[in-house]
Amino acid sequence: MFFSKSCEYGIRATIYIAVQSLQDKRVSLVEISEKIDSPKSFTAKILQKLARNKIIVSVKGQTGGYEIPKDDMEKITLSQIVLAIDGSGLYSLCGLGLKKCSEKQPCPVHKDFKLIREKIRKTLESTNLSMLASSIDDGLSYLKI
Amino acid sequence: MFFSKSCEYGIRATIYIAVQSLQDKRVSLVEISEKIDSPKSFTAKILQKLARNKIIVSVKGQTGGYEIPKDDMEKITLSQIVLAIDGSGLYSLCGLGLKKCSEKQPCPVHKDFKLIREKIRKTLESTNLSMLASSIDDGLSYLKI
DNA sequence: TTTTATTCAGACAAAAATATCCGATTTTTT
DNA sequence: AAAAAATCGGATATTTTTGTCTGAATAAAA
Repeated sequence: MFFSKSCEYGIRATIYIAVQSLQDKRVSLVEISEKIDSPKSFTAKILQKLARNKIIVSVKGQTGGYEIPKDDMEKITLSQIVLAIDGSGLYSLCGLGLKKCSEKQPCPVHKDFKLIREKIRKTLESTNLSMLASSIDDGLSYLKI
Repeated sequence: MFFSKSCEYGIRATIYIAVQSLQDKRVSLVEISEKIDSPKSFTAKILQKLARNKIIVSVKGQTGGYEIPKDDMEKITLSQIVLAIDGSGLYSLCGLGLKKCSEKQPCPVHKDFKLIREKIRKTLESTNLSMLASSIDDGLSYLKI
């Protein structure tokens, strides 16, 4: 819809890791994919991408897994996660798929979609991991099913 | 992004047909796909779906093609086109892909995305074909490339 | 030092979305 | 009546997205 399946999994995984990291728990791929109900191997690829983008930290070896430093949570925004996985299309592409759509040569829905995209951008940029993780800790929101 | 490729083609095709219908011109599949720069046979499928949904009128035979009665243009909204092709997912599905996301059990981005979806819904429902077609007639917007 | 539990990387597979082809049907024109 | 130009519908093909498998690398535990 707004995000690819990969991105949905990526966001859910990141939030889950954040919640656990707040309690100093490092989590494994198996645990993550069970808790957020996502395909294990596919999720592995996404976590790798998030790690390469410095959004999560991966640790190899027997007690390894994934974690997020608490100090980073304020800085990591939803926007950064989306950009890492889906790229910037949501912010820039024409709603009707026109390559040359622009202010000078706008498509028929250009103005309206610009407003919508701006609203999405503001939302994603102003939502950080702390907010997302604490809303779950507080029982105000959920990640399951 | 917001819409599938099919839907983008469908919207562009509908607008093009509307513009031509305003000048009492019935247009063929070949002309449409050339003018909106879309794959011919694929576009044919989409036009069939739009015709079945009474958004456009298809006429068979040698002088056949597609048209939209002028009187319908005020009533046909962007929303109807999107619903006919992509369904209602844009209005209803959880931003994070959670099946059970709801007011009672919201995902961490539920509130924000509800606002965004409402904005999109309002935009699509308040934009009709007359508006889209006339913006092109007036040279205020474009469909090419 | 060996075993175990983990991530990593690349190849592979399945499903969904996008795109093409072709024969049948329809209707106008010749 | 035949030919021409169009849509329709179903089968097929291609591409992209989603998902799986397997062996190597890593690091802690036994």
